[in-house]
Amino acid sequence: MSLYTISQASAEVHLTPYTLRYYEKEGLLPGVKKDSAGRRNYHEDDIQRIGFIKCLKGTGMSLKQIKEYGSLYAQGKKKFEERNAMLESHREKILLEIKTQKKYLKMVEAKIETKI
Amino acid sequence: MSLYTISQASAEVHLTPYTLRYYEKEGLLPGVKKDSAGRRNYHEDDIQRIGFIKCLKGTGMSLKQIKEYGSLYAQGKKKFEERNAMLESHREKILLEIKTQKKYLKMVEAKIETKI
DNA sequence: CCTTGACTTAGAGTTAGCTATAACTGTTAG
DNA sequence: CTAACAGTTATAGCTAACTCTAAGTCAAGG
Repeated sequence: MSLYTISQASAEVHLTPYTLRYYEKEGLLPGVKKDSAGRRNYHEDDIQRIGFIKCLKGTGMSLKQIKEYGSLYAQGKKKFEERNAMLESHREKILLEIKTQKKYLKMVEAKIETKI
Repeated sequence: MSLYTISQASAEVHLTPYTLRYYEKEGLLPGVKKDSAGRRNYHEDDIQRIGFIKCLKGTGMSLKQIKEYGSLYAQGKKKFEERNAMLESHREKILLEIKTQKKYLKMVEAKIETKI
């Protein structure tokens, strides 16, 4: 499928139509096309973009920062360094988060073990 | 140190005094003792409890659920099964979360790799 | 032609989790 | 004695991220 209505896109990316409109309004998804009746037509690359937004959000990046990243992305290679630095530092954050999650996992497992 | 004022406890667990009072008000920390002037005296085991609250919260459990867990805990061994079931299912959630984080990490790294 | 249904917008409302304010109290140093 | 300080309560305010409502538009089926 190359074009998605908002409800199809919604089903595809597991976000409600409300959320999709909200993301667009907040500037996270600029350039979504509309048909002659004003209805959104999500293209394959919009779906991809939403997928990456979910990735960044799911790893704790705020919508504000995601918007910032998107804006750097839209400015092409002249902002490549800045944008990549963002990703690099986000990568560190994810690594730290995984470490923390593993520590917490051990704490929960210890609590289960003790049976007290 | 066996007794902590709110600001000492705050420094110890890295939560603001506001947050500590808020947690208590929300029923996450029942039974914190107070001195003759009405000031909180955090004991070593309060610090431990807060540590575990941070663990649960840091792995995505809501304050409401944490409170529920605490209430089961307070009811002793008659609620052992129920409480342990909560931890077991939370353990699964953490495992899944770590898996998701690793997937997202790869996505971010792939984006860094492509240099586009 | 008319209804149904999926969409549109602007803007209001909701929830979680704090965070701050105001007014006050008790302890301690000078 | 008094001023500063660290605490107290009740309650209001804030932010992020949705989530919903109201009122309207458009295309398709009967």
